[in-house]
Amino acid sequence: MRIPNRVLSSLPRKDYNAMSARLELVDVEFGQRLYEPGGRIRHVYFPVDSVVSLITMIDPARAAEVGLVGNEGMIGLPVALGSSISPLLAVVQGTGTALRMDASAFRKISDKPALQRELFRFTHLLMSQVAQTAACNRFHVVTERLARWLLMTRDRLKENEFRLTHEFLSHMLGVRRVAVTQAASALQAKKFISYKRGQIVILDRKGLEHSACNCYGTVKKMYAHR
Amino acid sequence: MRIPNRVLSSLPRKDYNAMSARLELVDVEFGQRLYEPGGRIRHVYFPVDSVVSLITMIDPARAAEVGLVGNEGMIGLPVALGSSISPLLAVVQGTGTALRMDASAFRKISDKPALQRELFRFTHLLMSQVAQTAACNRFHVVTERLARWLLMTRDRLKENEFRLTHEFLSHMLGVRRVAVTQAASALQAKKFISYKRGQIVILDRKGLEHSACNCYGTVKKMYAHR
DNA sequence: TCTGATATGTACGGTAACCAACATAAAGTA
DNA sequence: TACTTTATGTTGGTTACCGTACATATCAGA
Repeated sequence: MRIPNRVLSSLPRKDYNAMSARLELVDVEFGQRLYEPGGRIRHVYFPVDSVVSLITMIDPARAAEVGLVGNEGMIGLPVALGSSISPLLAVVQGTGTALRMDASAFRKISDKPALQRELFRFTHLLMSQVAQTAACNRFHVVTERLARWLLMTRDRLKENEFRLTHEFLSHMLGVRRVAVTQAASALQAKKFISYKRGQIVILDRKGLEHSACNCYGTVKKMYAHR
Repeated sequence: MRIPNRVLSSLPRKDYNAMSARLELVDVEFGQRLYEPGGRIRHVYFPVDSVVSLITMIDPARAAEVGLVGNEGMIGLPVALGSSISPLLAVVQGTGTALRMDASAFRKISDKPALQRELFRFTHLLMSQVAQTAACNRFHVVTERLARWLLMTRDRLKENEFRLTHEFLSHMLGVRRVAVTQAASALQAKKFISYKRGQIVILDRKGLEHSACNCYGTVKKMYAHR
């Protein structure tokens, strides 16, 4: 059987086998909140074909996504780093499945050298992604950031079509819903995407890449260097 | 002898003693670049009374600080995470001293459990700080962010007075020099700070805290929970 | 088929920060 | 002392995004 998560599949077979008894394949659904900000982490997740957003909630009304994780990574890094509290909100962005493990069980086995190596490699990548996002939020306009977001999501979902509303996107990008509508309609006018009522289709990947800020390429290159 | 860095001082005495032969106390100066973005990490640093900024350079002309590290942490985390390339620019922000260690020597001893525990605790804190900054850049105005920056620097330098120009600050905050002048002059009008030609004095800490966004308090609380 | 809920479209005034250019002031140097 | 460099102050026009409000379109269920 192919192991459907890149952190797990990088482990020596025997290390994976030692874990597999505690791994449970679960369905996760769009909008599901895996962790609340400041809340306890009960399970760690290795996405298979799901995608999860990591979000900083700055106050009850305002939020911005700072990281996006698919089957290249893991959700629940704080546990590997010795904390069982998540500073971030973790929300399922793409419905699918994930391998889940009890946090305390994970803590016990997380000092295996091979697993550690993979986790820390991913920690470094995620940190880089978050740092890039911090600067991106500072310098780039909504259209560029929207294009980047769609591309990053596409890369992780591996599909050109996905369900989500402008309202939802506005919380990811940390702007008003109206700003998303305007940016999306500009991209649609150029025929790079099309959308209607909660469904978005990527029509022209290259066109989108030109619309996105180079944060997209920068982060993608970091993830490719493995 | 008191060990003047909190990561090192948290180690069992024998672990610290094993490291100390390879640790070298060095002076670092304002403006000194410890790592270039994309460059090799030759040494890791444990600040003693110096302060270092971690900066994302988005293009040659534009940069924004994403993290600030004093004697509570370490510079060169990627090495602990298995990479010897820094994605970020690391610039000395407050002149002082640091304990320095050769990166390859550090890599060899960095799997000691107690050291790992401390490093990962700090990794988690730094990640949280960067994530908070990402949202802060999105939502808060320059005056709030300037106040936050001054407070964070003060906490790490442990002094109410420090040398830096509006020009320098503009690169930290990722805004134009003019925007810094305006924000600083607003804070000066309220008598929270005073400044002249590259010298800034904090006059009223409480006043500054009220001017800062609550990102200051949020991050500070995370660092206090240890 | 009607009704309410949800999703998207559009419009208006307000504002923080942008870009560019120039003015003044303080420090360093010949 | 005069001259240059560096730091800060100020101004005018521009823009992206904000807050608010309301209009239209699509879907889901009674």
